[in-house]
Amino acid sequence: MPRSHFPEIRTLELFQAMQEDHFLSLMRGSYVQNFPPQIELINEGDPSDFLHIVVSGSVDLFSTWNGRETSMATVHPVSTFILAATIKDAPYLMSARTLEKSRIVLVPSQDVRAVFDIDPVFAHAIVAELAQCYRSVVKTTKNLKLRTSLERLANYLLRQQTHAEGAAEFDLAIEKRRLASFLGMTPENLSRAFKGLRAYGVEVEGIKVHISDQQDLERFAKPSSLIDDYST
Amino acid sequence: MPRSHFPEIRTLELFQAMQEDHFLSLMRGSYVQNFPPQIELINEGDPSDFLHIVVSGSVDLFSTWNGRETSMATVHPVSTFILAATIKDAPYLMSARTLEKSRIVLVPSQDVRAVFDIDPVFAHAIVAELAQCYRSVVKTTKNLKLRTSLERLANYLLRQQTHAEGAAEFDLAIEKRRLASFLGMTPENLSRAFKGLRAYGVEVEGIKVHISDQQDLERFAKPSSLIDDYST
DNA sequence: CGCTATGTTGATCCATATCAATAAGTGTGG
DNA sequence: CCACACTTATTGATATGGATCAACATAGCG
Repeated sequence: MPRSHFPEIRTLELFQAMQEDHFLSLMRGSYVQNFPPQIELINEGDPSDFLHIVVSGSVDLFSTWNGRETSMATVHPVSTFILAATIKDAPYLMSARTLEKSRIVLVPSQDVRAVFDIDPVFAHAIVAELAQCYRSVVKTTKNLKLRTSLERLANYLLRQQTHAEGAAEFDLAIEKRRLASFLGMTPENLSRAFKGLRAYGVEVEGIKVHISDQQDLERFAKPSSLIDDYST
Repeated sequence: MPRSHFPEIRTLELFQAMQEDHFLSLMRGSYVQNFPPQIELINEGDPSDFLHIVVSGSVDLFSTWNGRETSMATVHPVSTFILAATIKDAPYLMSARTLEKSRIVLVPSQDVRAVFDIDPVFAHAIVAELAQCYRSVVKTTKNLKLRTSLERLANYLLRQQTHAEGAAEFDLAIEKRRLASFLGMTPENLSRAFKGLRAYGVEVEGIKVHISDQQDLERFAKPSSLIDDYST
């Protein structure tokens, strides 16, 4: 793998503090690959041969059952995904596909496990990452079980707004079709939900979202750090 | 804490392989407490001062938002809970209450973190446990998003049956009220769902469940190792 | 520029929640 | 040990959130 990618990968919390020679030995067995959009990188159920790192582009994690499909998360650069399967040496629970032209680093799972066994600092980082991932999914579950789809959308928009440094107008980061799936609803229902939020000052035009009265939307959405905070 | 509890706690995968002196130093700061039923042990949002271990009885993990409440999981002996919050030193995401008279071991979170920092074997076990927890919640999310409530109930029953070594008749492990909440439905809807499963040979009488034709139920439920397996 | 995928809107259907009433347990104190 | 109170479970009637089906509009894209 070209050394040019090392610095940005090194900035990931997962790899930041570990010993240089261990990092290099991880990189030695890895390789970068460029994928066009809509390529399936992973099929759920497959053995977890590689830890994946998105260096550019974006990746959709999704799951299927009995002919149905749902979007579980979107991975943006620079982040890893399917760490848990790699560590447990267990089958992937989610499938992954590129959403756009993407560059992915593949680190052999056995190398990750090997370094994990000998580098306490790396092990420490893995624990932090896994705990983080765990808490994220718990929040997702709470979101699904405790809120209606309208409430989920409202809170999603507030989160996106925070992401956009609180701007009154911002662009949706993902296409509506997948946003609907991510929020656990149909595209038709999402369309109607957007309209339903007009009562709270939300205007949507294509991918442009305008929130005229954040306070008002918050009164409805009732965001909670125990559901909507992705950092803690 | 009385040494009499050490052996059973030691049998937990989390503590099994760690150094004896580290284990003892964890136990030194810990204490056991007996709680009556329906006592709130943890309130979500509180700082995570202790890692909890259920030694006897059982504990319900639940969450609330905007006046609504949902059961997230039931913890049976001997298991730990809220490990992720302990490790991250972050607020609890779930509340916990005893379901019956229960004996709980409380291990100060800072001790857990301290030993975790110096004992690579313990760190290893924590990673395994967290990865496991993460995968469990991912499965829960898939279950919620990809299945109807009737399908979730059918698969839940098949899982319970497996737990009962495949017996055609077994008892429900938790009360229906909380089962409904756990499965993401109302008690009324659960009652009707049980009836709906009669078409697939399921008979329920009080807490007794009888599955006359497992094959038939499986044809409907379509269990998947990527959703219903709690071991991998 | 036209094709194809995505998004919107309306009509309808279905799953699930809610409300209300009753029945069946369960536990407590006399 | 029973009677009472209280919680849990069931059943029916109804409301509603959300899905589905269908038609059309729109926007990317080759």
